[in-house]
Amino acid sequence: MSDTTTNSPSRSERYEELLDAAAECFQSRGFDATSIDTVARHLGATKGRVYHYFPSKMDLFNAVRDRGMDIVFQATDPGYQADLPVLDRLEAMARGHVRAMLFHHSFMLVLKDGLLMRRYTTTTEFQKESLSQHIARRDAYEARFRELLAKGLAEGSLRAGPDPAITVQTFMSALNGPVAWFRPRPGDTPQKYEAIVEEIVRFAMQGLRAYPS
Amino acid sequence: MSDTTTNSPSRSERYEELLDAAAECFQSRGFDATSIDTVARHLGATKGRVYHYFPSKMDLFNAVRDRGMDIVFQATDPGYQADLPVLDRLEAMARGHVRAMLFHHSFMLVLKDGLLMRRYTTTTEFQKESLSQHIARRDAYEARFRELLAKGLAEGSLRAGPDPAITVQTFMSALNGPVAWFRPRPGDTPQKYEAIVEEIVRFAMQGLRAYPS
DNA sequence: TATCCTTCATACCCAAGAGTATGTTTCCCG
DNA sequence: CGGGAAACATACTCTTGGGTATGAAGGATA
Repeated sequence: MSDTTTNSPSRSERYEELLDAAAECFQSRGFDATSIDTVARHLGATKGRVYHYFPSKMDLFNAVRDRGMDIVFQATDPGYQADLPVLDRLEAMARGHVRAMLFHHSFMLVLKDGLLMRRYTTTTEFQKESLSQHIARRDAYEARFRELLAKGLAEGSLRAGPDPAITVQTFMSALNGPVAWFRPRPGDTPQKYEAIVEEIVRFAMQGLRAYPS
Repeated sequence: MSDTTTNSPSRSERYEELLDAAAECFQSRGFDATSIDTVARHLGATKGRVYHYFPSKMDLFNAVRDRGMDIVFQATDPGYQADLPVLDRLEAMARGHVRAMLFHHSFMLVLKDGLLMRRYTTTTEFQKESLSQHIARRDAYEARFRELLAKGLAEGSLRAGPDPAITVQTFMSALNGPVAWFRPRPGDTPQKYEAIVEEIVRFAMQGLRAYPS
């Protein structure tokens, strides 16, 4: 107890601090406009601290992006694994996905940026590997939604156009909406968040459901 | 007829060439990663040409962004002005919006980038003015959708959650979907485009429609 | 034909920022 | 308590790219 703080933070805590700060900066200013000094200043530190944990700016960004992917996977996995009717599983996944969009907004914005393929100057071999792995994970994630939609189509409980891939994309676009228009505000209540979640999920599920025309 | 071309291009034609090239570059690499030299090289020219038409990179970007806004307004205006039931007007607007997303994909991507508020280093007074005007136009654009939704709610033909603003946002997110996942391909046919349009519009309208639960 | 003016190309300047090299402090371990 | 490694801070290098200053070529006009 040499410091004013209770105890010195562990390495992994420091790592998390850095990830959070980086997510915040990348989210608000974008990749290029965010300098390493910006991230460091966000922590009251300097470049040395950042480069002590990450070999390059690109690797830092990739770490944030990968963390974002972890989050959506974990948020939707219970729904996907659930032993329920297809339609309920899909709705649970949708709900988890939208919740992640709201509660981990910074990481989700970075995740979206990472998927929108600009800035593909993968210099290192490690980065190239990291990228292709990320693409694979994104495909696997979308495949879960496609799988459930296909099951629902087979059952007759769901409906899609001639090309179900487009339907899934549109479905997920609706779920991803908050990334574009939502900003967390100081006075936000959990109730407000849940109201947003429910409305988006309702909209998206209704777009998918089979109705007598 | 001194050249191989029929005649020397007019000033406005040159301007359009520049806008198109800039839209293409900004779309594929993003704002920061696109250098003025990149845009120039895209035209087989050098910086001199670009700076002859635009005072700065930011102004060039803004011009592309504003053009994008022009496009969506023109694409949806007939539907908005039409003398039809609210639901049909909204569907016509949606159809025009999605068509714009596909047929002017580059400009639409830049438009979305411009709305996602990064890079707000508006140095010039002119740029600050340009930005606030653009925000106003975006608000006016979204207001048209909100207006028709409100009319539909009053009629009972449409349905929304407790906060209709969220419903509109989700509706438009679905329409904007192609910005994220669509890439024009060499072999694309108009039929393919129309199929995408119809499916997205169907999905989005169904999410909005009032159904007996 | 002399002279602008337009329309660019070339050459240059300069700041910002990604890395790097090297201190410096603190903590741990023997 | 001494030595080393972790965890940074400081001070530098060097490239990239926005912007500018200037030149050059072609057309229009008098």
